Amino acid sequence: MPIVSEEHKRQRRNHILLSAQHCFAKKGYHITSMDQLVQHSGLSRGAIYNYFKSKEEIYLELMKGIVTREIEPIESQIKTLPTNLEKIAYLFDHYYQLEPMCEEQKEAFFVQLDFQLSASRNPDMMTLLDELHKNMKFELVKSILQEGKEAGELKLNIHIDIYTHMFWSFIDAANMQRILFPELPYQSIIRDQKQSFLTKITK
Amino acid sequence: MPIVSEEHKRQRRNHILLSAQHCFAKKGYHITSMDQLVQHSGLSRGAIYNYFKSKEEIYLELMKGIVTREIEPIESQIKTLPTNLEKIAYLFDHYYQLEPMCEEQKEAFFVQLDFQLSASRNPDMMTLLDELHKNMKFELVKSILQEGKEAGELKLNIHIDIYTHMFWSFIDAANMQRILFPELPYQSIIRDQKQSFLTKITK
Amino acid sequence: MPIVSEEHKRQRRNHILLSAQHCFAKKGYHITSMDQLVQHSGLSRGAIYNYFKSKEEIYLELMKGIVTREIEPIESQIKTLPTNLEKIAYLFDHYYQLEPMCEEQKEAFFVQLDFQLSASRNPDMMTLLDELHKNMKFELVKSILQEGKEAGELKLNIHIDIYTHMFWSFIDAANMQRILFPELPYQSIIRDQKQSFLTKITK
Amino acid sequence: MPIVSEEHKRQRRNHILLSAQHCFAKKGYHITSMDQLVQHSGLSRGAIYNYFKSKEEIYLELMKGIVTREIEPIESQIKTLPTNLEKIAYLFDHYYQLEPMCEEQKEAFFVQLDFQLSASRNPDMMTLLDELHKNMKFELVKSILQEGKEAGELKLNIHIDIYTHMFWSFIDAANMQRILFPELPYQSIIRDQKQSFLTKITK
DNA sequence: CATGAATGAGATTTCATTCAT
DNA sequence: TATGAATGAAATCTCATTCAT
Repeated sequence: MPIVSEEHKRQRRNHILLSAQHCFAKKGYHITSMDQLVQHSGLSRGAIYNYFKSKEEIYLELMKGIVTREIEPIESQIKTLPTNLEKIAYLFDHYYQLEPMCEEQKEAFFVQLDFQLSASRNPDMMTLLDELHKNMKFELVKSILQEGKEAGELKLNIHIDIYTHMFWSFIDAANMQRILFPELPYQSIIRDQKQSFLTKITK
Repeated sequence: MPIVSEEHKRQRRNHILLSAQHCFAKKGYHITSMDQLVQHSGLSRGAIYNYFKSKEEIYLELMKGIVTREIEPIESQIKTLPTNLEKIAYLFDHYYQLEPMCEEQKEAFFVQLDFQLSASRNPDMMTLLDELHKNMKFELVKSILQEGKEAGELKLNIHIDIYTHMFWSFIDAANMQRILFPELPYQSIIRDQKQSFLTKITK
Repeated sequence: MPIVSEEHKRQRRNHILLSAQHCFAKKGYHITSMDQLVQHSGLSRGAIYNYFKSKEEIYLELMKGIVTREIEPIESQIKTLPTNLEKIAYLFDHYYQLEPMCEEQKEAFFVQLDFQLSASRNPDMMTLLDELHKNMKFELVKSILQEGKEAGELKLNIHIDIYTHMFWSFIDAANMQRILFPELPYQSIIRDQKQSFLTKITK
Repeated sequence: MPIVSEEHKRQRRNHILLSAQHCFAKKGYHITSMDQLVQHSGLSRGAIYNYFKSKEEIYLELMKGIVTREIEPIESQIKTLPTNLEKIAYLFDHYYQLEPMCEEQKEAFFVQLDFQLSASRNPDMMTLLDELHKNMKFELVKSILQEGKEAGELKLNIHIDIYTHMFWSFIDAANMQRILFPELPYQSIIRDQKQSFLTKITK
């Protein structure tokens, strides 16, 4: 029974988090009420509180999951690539070729954006955001640039931290624009960005 | 009497909007309660409702004001510049040299970011945001690029709409990063962006 | 306007506290819901929260008021009595002659009893209870015994703290019994207690 | 099998009741949640509901047990004493020499106090309380006084009901004070009470 | 116009109890 | 019997807005 139960619990948690992702993306964290979440998830009020102790906890867990699910497949893809330059190129392609974004990805980006703003006013959230970014997103790019430098593929005088932030700055901005003004053709802008970034860091 | 009264009304409205800018920037629109606004403005609940019919109206009016106050001084500066290339360069410098941003500007950016997200879920807000951006921000850059093309300063094959969005995409991304990660040194990134943008559009 | 308003506010607070006294006495603090209080007071939910910031605050304020209203008239009566022995006798008579207790007094005793039990599990309440008892009830009797000793009316070897507690112990027990078993004839028991107490302390 | 099962059931019930005594004493009946009871007992929610049909039933059964366990050993001790005066004296000593009270006794008193207050607002509980007191506590003392009178040990003109209540009134008051103000030295007060009570009833 | 007390819908959370397994 | 996930009524509290003064 514990095995069935544990698996069941994991599924329920995920179901709730997915519902939350949908609701928070559609309406925003603050506007989404627990009752809306209850309604959308098809569970009862109490059931949700059996899995998460507050609305905020759902938000935090959701964020963790989103970043993890965003980064993990990238990480495993990147391991298969021979050079660090190709890895960086893959990263651009991965994000830029998300066009057309599927609904689930749009939702995930929305929630991230929403969370970033909320976090800037809430220390608890900021702590989590820092951790997630530092440990997952930033670390990913940073280590590629580092290894690229060490392997002699990249210029030695580039400042790794700055270029790491630069990379994510491009990605975030592009995603934000895509979400806010979905009708615009970003493909051409994006190709430029990739070229210019790669040129700058390559020997 | 009507003249004094009108002036008084204008001042009161501005005072409320400034309070709102401060509160919304610090805590976000949804988290800021009318009571906090009342407290910060020093007015009474009723007084505020005499000038604005709802919290949302304050938000909308605030946004209009912020964008107007952001763009108008730029527009008048730009009129004094002889070439369209210089105008674009000035725009980059204007935004990028805001370092260090004064509190009021930070607040204004925060409110804009917050508003953009809210707007993406609220048709009324989206309508206003579109108007403001289309009529003010986008139009500003678009007309410079247009005139630059016509004057033979800029390449003829650039797609104006795309480059206009590209410009604002840079600015927004930079501002977002500055707000969310204020400790990072963006000056060097930004200089690059300006150079690369100007290079691309110049003949 | 402030004067009218202040008086009005005082009246509303008192009205809420009286409602609370009634409800808490009838059902107990934990069982009485805010909505019952709202219903009984005839006000709205929000109105009550304009005057008190939580249900617990109402409880604490109510207790303060009850003890104050219980002790103040006694204190002013006692000032008019010439000897300390008469003062103590008056105290017994005051409590014992409350028969038949009026509804308001019964309610007040109930709330006190209820509060004492709640307080024994809640540090905040215990602090208040201690203060109220130490500063009002205990101090009242203690100072009479003290002065009686100094004036030579009472035995010199009685332990004041113990006799003070003994006094209140009688009163509390009698009130509890009267509330819980109202049909019993306590007058005769009580007369005994008074006599025996007075005999013990008198020279 | 049924015999083992019956014994097992009895043990489970007792285990639950003991847990309840502990929890109700520590936090009070209303504040203690079923989950706390579940946690403390180490059983499951369902298990508890197999033995008791509601939280209130646990409370009622607990009270019955407490009073029974309090009175039964006294009754058997009293049977061994030759005179009714000694029996009454024993009763005083039994309660007053509970100093220092063991944790289990403190808990039991707390629950009784808590129950008395709850009962005063709940007819079901009041019925039980009346039964328990009338049939066990009051009857115990009453019959001693009755027999003492008949045996010629005690004064003939004492009113048995009143003195019975007087006795329990002392005990309850002392216990209440001991629970609420545990640091106070009641031994001396108590010795007085015993003496004065015995004197009054003895020929 | 200004005030701020009042409103009450609605938000989050708790918890006694049930019931499928 | 035993389990504990699920239920949903109900509790506390908030807050945008109104309106009598």
